[in-house]
Amino acid sequence: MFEDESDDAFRALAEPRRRAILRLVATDELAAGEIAAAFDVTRTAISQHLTVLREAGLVSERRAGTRRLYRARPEGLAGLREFLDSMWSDALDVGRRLVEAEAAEQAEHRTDVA
Amino acid sequence: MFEDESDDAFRALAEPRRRAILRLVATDELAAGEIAAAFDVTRTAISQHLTVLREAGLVSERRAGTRRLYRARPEGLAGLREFLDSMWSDALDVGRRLVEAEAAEQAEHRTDVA
DNA sequence: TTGTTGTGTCAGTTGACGCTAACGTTAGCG
DNA sequence: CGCTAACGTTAGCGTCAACTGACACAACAA
Repeated sequence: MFEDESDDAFRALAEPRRRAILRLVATDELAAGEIAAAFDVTRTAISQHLTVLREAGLVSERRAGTRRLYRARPEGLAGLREFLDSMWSDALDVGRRLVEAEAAEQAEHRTDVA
Repeated sequence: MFEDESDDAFRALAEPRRRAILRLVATDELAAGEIAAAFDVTRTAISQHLTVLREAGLVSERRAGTRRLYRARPEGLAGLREFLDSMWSDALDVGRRLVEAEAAEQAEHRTDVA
């Protein structure tokens, strides 16, 4: 369901530096050079990271003269949120089911299962 | 804030097969062999994936005789959810702010900014 | 046009990761 | 004890990914 379309996003977020870049452009639209200045690696590395983020749909690119401005694209995180929320609720449901089963087994005469 | 503690989880989820394993044990507690039987790779590979997932706090391991039963651990996804929700709301706030600014610039005499 | 600024792109290297095959380990049965 | 079943662990291999340095390109000013 949300596997093929968010596969690139998962791989993109696996890199800590890309997550840092993403947080950097979450609130402000920054140029590639401004982003690169915030890290201790080459501008080349940042440019490649930005390409990965863009192809994963996590950032948008806008050209203004010779500069390229980047901004976080929240829609790109939709698939991730679906996966996490699905996992979260499923696992929690199982937890509740187990608690209920345990309570029912240890005391079939009571009804404090909430 | 939630960087060092969820770094392993991000890397673990970057692998599609590990996400498949996680979904497999989200609702049912399965043994390593049962999990391995669901894929076309060696049990060794699955065992290594399970080690990665366990060290990332995404699954719990319970021994029963010679078997080892695994189950998804929803708490392991907490850091991820925090990151995603933070990114999501921040980026959306900026989006609303931009819409408001644009509306205010194009029509300073109206008040339909919601 | 020439020069400068802001960025992307292309080799090439290094380190990490996923996989397999062989071996080691623990639990249970006879 | 010997034997088997169910796993984990190690060594080695192939591949991918992140990084650097050199080069190419577009936009703008003089």
